[in-house]
Amino acid sequence: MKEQLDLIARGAEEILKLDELTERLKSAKPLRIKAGFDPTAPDLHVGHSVLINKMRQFQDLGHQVIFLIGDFTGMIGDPSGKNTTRRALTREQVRDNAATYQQQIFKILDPDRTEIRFNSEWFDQMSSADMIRLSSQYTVARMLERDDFSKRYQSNQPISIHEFMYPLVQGYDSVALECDVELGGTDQKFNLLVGRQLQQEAGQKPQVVLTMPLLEGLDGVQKMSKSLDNYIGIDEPASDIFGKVMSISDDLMWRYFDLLSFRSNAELETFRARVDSGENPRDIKFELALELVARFHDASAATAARDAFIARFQQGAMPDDIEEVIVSGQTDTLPLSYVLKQAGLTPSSSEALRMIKQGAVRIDGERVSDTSIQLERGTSAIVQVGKRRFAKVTIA
RNA sequence: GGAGGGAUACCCAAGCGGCCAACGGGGGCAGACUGUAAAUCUGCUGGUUCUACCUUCGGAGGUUCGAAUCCUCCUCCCUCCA
Repeated sequence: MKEQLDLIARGAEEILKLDELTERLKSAKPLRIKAGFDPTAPDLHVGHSVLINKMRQFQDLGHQVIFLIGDFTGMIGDPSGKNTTRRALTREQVRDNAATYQQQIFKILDPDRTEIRFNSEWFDQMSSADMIRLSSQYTVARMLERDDFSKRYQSNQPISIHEFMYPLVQGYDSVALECDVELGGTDQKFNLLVGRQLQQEAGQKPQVVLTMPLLEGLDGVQKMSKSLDNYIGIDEPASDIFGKVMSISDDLMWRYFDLLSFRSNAELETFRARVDSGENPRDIKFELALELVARFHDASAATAARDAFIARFQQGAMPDDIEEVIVSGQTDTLPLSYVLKQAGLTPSSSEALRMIKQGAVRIDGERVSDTSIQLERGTSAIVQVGKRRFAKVTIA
């Protein structure tokens, strides 16, 4: 029991209420664990996986998880989005996204203990009268308890009525599914709590709410997101996942261990002790990178990625999966800047010229800093821009 | 319905007739240092057939030798009043 709780609590921001959870775990009946997902973002990154990992831990303890796709709300869209307007999705898009989800989440979850559900299942059946009845179960005053609502209200920022509906809709999902526990990011806390209230109104036992922190991205500061380009995608090639993990700071590494690794707390303590006693943190970071690559690919891909990494960055070898590009032009010799652009190594030839001036360009390992260099037809060489961009270029 | 304010490069933000491809900051990229670390320092950050030329300052016109800067109309955002 103590062990179960420790595992569940690992990395969690908050558990409301802990004693309710303990009580339910005692019953030895498999619990129904729900987490909701937006139908718009089918390309998962490891930030999303924080929640999914937690689901997996519940599964390992014998519980049933429900992967809920909020397609009903997704199809309405949310015009009030402050930054980017959310587009209403078609049924086909939602279905496609769901398929992508399945393919990705089962790298972590056990399919036998997972239900994938859509909230349109119950909301499509609901009449307008039902919807109004649902809205009668919560008050404006309580809605304004939500931090962002109250801030906007106090500073005279607009709040659309429909924004009040989202927490209700999400909360009702828990009623429809009779959830025992709902997982969500810390930003979801209010919505999760609404679920408790609605379940009570419906005569159900209110769900336990477990919030997980949002994972910081590779920069270590902002939350991981695609739009900030600081993410590790679940579908990325093994070498990319490995490389990105290795590029994070030492501080961030411990955060990632807590939230992304399935290693036990005891093992993590050993790692910390090893670094404290002088071991290079890089080598501990290898362990994290290996585990993640193995999860999203497999164990042999992981060791291969590590070996390639060591060869390339510790021993300075060229990567062996260099793309081959053929560049052709009208004349017998082509300016290097033009070749870099054509080979896709730089976005423009102006950028190429800047790279050459800054000493970022190498041909067959030789640094080139003369912007006027021309390459002759028939030349074939490994061209490198910066530390990571390579291509085998042939001039035709 | 009335009054006023604003729209500048990836983001924030100066500029208010020529010295503006546009100050500054953030972000990004590159170099040095390294553990592909982080932090730090330095440089770069519209495009091209690159000592020159071309396209950019919400959109369309106009004034002028010359406009991001002045005028007209349009679109969108915000604030105040009703």
